[in-house]
Amino acid sequence: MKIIVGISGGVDSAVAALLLKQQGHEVTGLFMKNWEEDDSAGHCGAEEDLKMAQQVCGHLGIPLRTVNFSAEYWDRVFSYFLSEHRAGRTPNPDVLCNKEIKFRAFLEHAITLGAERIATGHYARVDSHAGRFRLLKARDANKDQSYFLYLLGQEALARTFFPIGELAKTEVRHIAQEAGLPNYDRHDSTGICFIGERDFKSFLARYLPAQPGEMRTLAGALKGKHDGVMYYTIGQRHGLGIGGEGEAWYVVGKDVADNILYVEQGEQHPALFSAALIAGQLHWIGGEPSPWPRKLRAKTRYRQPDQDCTVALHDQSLRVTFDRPQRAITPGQSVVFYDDDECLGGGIIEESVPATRAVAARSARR
RNA sequence: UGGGGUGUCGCCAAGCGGUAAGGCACCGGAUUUUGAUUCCGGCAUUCCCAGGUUCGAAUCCUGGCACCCCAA
Repeated sequence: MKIIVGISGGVDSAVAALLLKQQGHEVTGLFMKNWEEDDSAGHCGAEEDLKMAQQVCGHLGIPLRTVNFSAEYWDRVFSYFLSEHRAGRTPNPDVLCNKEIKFRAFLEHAITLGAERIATGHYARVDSHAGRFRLLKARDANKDQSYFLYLLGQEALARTFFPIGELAKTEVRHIAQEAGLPNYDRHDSTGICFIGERDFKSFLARYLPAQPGEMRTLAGALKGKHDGVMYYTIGQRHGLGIGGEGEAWYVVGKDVADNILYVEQGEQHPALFSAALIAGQLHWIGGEPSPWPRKLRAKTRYRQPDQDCTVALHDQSLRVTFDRPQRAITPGQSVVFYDDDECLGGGIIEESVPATRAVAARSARR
């Protein structure tokens, strides 16, 4: 079968390509450059990645092509990323990147190149069940990346392989080392996909200028100044600069209209916890579950253990009520639902429902 | 210039003659394909200043300086 593998320069995609080749497929590597460096940060990350991708493909004896989706990335991912931050929410650019770039632009491009399937180095699995494709968690629970893939649809899953989804990370590295892959020891990449690890605040500040304002407690006490509510996210501790007595301070809320950042003291402060959330922009991988309401398990952030919850549908949005209050539920982030190992889909968090009356009262005033 | 109190890291704060705890903040690292969280490490040769006593002082004495409170 003719398969095009997204080669990033990391071990995971390299091993994915290796495995497919060993299975006898006709494998071609495709390197994407989706972000034009616009600063003098010094770490020409994309260039190093490309070099490594070339070395990997050379070692595997497969051709490597490159493609540039910078325009698509900017239009379909980054502009949304900025507008969400501007609105005071905390978007997850990578779930959109997967939907719009890796499993749309990339997939379409691969098909025009003659591929029957694409493959990536994601830690996730796909299977076919009752006439539908299901997205499953990776076998390595610690590396599972299905959270980032919840916006994929049947069309994408039907044409995708995740060759390392059955493997543990340690096995992947071992296979890479045995095969003599030059990047077997390369550190895992982090940060926004294609953009990389950045000093987040200064990176955002290049696109969204500072808007200084006040930091206050929910009771109204002035605690200091902030540089702009869009630079902070719910549950954040660092960067507030609040010294003095007692425990650390955390962001518990934002008032975009009045440009106030709400802070409270203590990792377990009640204002940090939510009993429920409202989510919109729903997407179901294998069709909408029914009937509602139903018990499910959910993650409100990557790598969080699944949380038991009851989900009800109202019009176009979901109300997700958790068995146990959840910390730092953040508008703009994704809530992703699971039935055991199956990733069902999810949505974008629109608001959190406070776990305490005091906080609820303040919210109601807004 | 009556009386009382306080001056220890950017902030809070232990110490009360034996050779500067801790927390917050900050910085660095680990974890992490978002943003966070979390974890680990670093962070005052010096205690408002100047003298003095002592083997030895942030801790005692003297004199300054600064701030706070109560009276006027």
